[in-house]
Amino acid sequence: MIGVISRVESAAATRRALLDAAADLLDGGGPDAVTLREVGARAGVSRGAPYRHFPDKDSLLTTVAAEALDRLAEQVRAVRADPRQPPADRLRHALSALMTIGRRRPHLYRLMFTTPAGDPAAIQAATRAADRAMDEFLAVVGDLIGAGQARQFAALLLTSAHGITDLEVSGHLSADKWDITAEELVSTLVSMIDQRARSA
Amino acid sequence: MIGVISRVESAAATRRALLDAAADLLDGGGPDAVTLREVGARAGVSRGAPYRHFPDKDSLLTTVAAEALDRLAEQVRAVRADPRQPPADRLRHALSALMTIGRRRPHLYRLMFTTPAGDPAAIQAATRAADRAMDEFLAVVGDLIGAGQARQFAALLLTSAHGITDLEVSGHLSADKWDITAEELVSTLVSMIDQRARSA
DNA sequence: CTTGTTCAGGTGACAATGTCATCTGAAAAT
DNA sequence: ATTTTCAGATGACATTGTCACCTGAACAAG
Repeated sequence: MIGVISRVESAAATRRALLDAAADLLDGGGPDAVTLREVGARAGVSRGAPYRHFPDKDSLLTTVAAEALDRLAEQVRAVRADPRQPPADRLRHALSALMTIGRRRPHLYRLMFTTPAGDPAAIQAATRAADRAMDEFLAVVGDLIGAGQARQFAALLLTSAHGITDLEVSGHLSADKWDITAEELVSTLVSMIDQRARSA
Repeated sequence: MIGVISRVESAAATRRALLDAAADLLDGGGPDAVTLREVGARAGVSRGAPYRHFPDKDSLLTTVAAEALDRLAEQVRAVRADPRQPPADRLRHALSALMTIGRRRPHLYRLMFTTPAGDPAAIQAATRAADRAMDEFLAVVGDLIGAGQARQFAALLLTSAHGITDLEVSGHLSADKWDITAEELVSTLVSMIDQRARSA
């Protein structure tokens, strides 16, 4: 029956609208710009309504982060499954997905890699999503250099890519000072690892 | 004359007390725990007094970050000037100074590498301090591999060390998942760079 | 020494915001 | 048909950043 929605469907739609509104406000002006009142207004409900779906503001934001980490994990999985690219390029693309989030949605990126706050359920969801994303990265690295030494090199690559992205996001990686782009840094690193793994 | 303080001396002392109080509160519970009222109380003044020294809360926090970046720059300078250590160890120690801040004062570390906010003067002070710290790192790398290629490798090292520290601070670098410590990561990276620079 | 000025600091006030207690109405279960 | 459940609305409150205004003492100019 088109147009007929049950109570749980309506609640789910509201929850979705709340998350989308929170993400929009976050993109617009950072965490301080995410106001529960404004989130409610944009979702078409009142100021107290968000509390029917999230215990508090931290939990709402942590859930936004968890969803973003889930999408990242999915992106990396898709990149890994693409047979048209050689393993080294797949790794570059996977890391590029991370950096693209940082460039396009800096506040969201920051949130994704902050210590999750809020109620235990939200924290656990975010932690699990982060673990899944990292596992996908680990698999991509494993495809390149073998599962044996993958852990160590994956840790190196992930932390490096994150550092590059985070410093660029915060403006501390000005191109005129270092005359090197984030892509060049990652590419250099991937090459170094590829070479070292081969010679080891 | 002991005990006799002028007006400007008193004002300077208050400003210092405000910055110290803000840093303490930051360490205790993050940026949200830094309340201008509590900052004033701990500094022995009232709620509105901070506005005689800082235009707004953001400027106060940005000044705290600027001072921390200044101390970091000084630490790296000291490490570089120590003739007892070989260049590679000096580099390891310099990067270790960064990671130690992250471990001991995670909230301060986060603040140091966030986009500075507040009035232009505070932002400029923080930016200059960050530049100075990075220049010191650059010099340490230059001592190891020569000023020629130092820029590229310094960028690689700094971003990596920051990523390692930041992920560890935020809890996303759990040891049981990666079975590798931050020190091992940095050490591996320094060795790789050292080797690559030598062979280039 | 007197007088006017500067300025750190104090206080009242206000708006924004997170959060809770309470109420309501309709959907779902009985 | 009656009861229960629950998303949502609303009033209220404490906290907090910020501003306007006031005060008193240190300092300078005469």
